[in-house]
Amino acid sequence: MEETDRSIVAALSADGRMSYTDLAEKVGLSVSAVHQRVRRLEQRGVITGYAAKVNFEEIGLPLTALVAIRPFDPAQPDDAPEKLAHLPQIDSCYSVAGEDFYLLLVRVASPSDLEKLLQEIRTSANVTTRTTVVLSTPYEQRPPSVS
Amino acid sequence: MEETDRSIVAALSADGRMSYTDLAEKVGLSVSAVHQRVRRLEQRGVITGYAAKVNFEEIGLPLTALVAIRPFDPAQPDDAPEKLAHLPQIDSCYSVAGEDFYLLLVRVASPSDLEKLLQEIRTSANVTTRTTVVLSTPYEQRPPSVS
DNA sequence: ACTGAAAAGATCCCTTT
DNA sequence: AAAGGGATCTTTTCAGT
Repeated sequence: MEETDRSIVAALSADGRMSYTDLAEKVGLSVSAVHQRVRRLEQRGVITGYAAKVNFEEIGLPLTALVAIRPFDPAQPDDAPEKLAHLPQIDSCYSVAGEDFYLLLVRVASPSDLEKLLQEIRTSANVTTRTTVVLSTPYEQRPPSVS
Repeated sequence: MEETDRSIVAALSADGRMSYTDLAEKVGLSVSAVHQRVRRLEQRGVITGYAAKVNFEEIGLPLTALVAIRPFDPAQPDDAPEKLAHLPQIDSCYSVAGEDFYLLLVRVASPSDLEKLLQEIRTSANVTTRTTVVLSTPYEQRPPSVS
């Protein structure tokens, strides 16, 4: 990827609602040129969407946890991500190297909701779980270093 | 938090660039009422910002890893997050319960960049590291279930 | 690919209910 | 708290380079 596109991606990663006017000034192009480039970045799948960043404590999801999962029966077909996709408490699903198969980042309202979620995860995907509770989040989802 | 604010947060989590016109229609309020509510959500720190979602492979950061860290000397003051904040490869930092002290989500261009980053993490914060490489990401940063 | 300009649309502030 | 109105700014498209 090229220099101007990189600075566009960097700027929109830091402020996803920045206007094309401001973006144009920032990257040193006309508004219509920047607009065209952003559209291309979206079409090429470099920019896949835009999201508000929220304070999860404030929206009633103060408990974050990392759930490592392993199939109960390693001989079974492994389609845990699809089987778990319907659970809205799951923020992210990573397929990982190492002893575990997947790592899930989950957000819930309370320990008892975490307990229910873990049961749902185990029965939905026929897996065992090992859960690490997040105590605090010094920082999260920082804009990438697109340099 | 109240019903209308919740649907505003849900809508902007799913599409952070949605116009106030569309948002107003979605939540059944006038444009000015929605605008006022969004500003209040921002001021109260419920919405903390907006970000473009990017395809990290496309922007030259195809390697994601989870790095568990522990102080080399547990008697030393523990300020690893601040000591590591300057490293732009670190996307997120979670303080966790369990054997490890912090979990970092990092994104780099290559295995050799991961190696360099791990060295920097160890020397910057005087910690040991245990790294789990992400092989693929079935899904990530899904909008929260604000219901 | 970029620019400039013009029309359409959105934002933002202020007043009223 | 919400709605309406209107000035201002932004988005979007298009002709020209």
